[in-house]
Amino acid sequence: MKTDNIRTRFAPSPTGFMHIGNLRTALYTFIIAKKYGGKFILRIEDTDQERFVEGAAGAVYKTLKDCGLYWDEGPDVGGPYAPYIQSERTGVYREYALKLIESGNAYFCFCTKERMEKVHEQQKADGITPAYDRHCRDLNPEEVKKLLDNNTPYVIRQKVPLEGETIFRDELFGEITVPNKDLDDQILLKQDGMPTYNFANVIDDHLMDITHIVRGREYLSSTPKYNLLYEAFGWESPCYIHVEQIMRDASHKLSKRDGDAYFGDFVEAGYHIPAILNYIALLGWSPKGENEIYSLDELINEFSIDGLSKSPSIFDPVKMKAINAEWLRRMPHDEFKSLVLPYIKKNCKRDDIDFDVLVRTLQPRTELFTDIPEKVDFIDTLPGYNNDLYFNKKMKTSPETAAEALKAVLPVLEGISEEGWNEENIHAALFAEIERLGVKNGWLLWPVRVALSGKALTPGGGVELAAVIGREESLNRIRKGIEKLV
RNA sequence: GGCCCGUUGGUCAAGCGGUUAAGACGCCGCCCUUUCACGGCGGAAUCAUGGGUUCGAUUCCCGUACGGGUCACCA
Repeated sequence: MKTDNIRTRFAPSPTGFMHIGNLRTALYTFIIAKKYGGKFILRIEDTDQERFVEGAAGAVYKTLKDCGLYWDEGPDVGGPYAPYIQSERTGVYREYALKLIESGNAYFCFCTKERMEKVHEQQKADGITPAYDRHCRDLNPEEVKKLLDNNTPYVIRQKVPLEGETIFRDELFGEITVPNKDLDDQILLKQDGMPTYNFANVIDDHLMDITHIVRGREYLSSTPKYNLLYEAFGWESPCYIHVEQIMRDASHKLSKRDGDAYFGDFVEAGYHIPAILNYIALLGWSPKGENEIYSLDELINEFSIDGLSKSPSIFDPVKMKAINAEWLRRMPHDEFKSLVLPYIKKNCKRDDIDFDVLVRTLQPRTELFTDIPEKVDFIDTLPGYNNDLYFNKKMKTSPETAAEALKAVLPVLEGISEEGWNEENIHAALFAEIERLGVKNGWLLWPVRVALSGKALTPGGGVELAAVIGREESLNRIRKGIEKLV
């Protein structure tokens, strides 16, 4: 594969939010360009006026930017091949379609949609693959001129050779050969003057000097027709890389209708953006080594086309969550803290607590950012709890032993001053008491946890909890615990 | 249905003629531990199928089954 002066493009049609499968294609496209020091171009394919969705292009820009997939050329940033929005390039397509007619590789077709519907119906009834019946393919020039002069509506169709075969090469799938007789005389220019995707994309890719076409696998079977177009123009065809789809299960692709398949949904669900990219990169591509955690830069480094899979992969939310959790655990404390603080604040209005201890205990226990609010809901106010929480088989504790333990703990904690109230001192004091009493750690600490949080599952144990919520609140809660127990 | 493509544990997957068929997630067990989690150790679990080719096939070829894609004036 040639890797000099690579230019790749991501060419979405703006019909809504960015689907995760689309994003993955964009990611691979970006990576391939960057890996070889090439350019990544964004082009908006909005030739279907009926499907136009207001603001959808903006959503594409935002998602790409949020992910760090910055484009070198595109609608908003411009570039030497502007414009990058197809609806602003319509003149170009018409010009090239006409050239094709001149060279005998395309023709005017005056068939109406109604006629085509009938033809297709009949073909289906006859058990034939529906295709254009080439009714207008060999109209004589005078006839064509007459119809044109009368302003008869028309489309322009590709004149596919009746015989022979078309061979093209895909970097992943290898050489693919298709008999020309199986190829339809597809429409290049629609009646409204707009090009079809099939045409516009070939013209633009060539005009914009795109060298590597990375796109979904669904385009694999139309590629021979594109290649025929390149040949008709005498253009060199690009390097094709068709990437397989992401599935919901073995037989359904992950569709937008499944919900939660949009990039934004994952962000909202508490995923860290680099982890999302990391996971989807791994869905359908496998690195050489055994590491699975990659930043975007590392992906660019590690990426190799031969690691791409030729079969569809099933999206696994469990694995995705695990990748996210791993990202969170590996994150430097301060970064984690700044990302997580807004989630803490949702359920915790106090600002006099020890955030460092809290965040540190939270970090290994968090899979998604959205796990956080529920984990810190005991800080502002002690939730009501049942004394049965003091039962812990492994710690050999019960409400009775807890009363004893808390009574022993109270004076010890009272002995720590406001200034000296920190994790280290609390730990030292409590463990000294444990030693003095000759009890197991848990015998003393489990009741502290319960009394301080009212929960069995908390970020950190008794020592950390005390450090987090502070001296006054800790002592209050211990006293309250004792009261509740006697 | 025609054409094109694919098929390794539950999932993601490595493998590219000879391997005890990696690794990860998940699952199970054990250890560590102030619970949970983290961490550590171990375990169960895979080459769709039938023929070839070959001294030898997960790997190469053909068929079958299954799955996907495509067959629009959508992209």
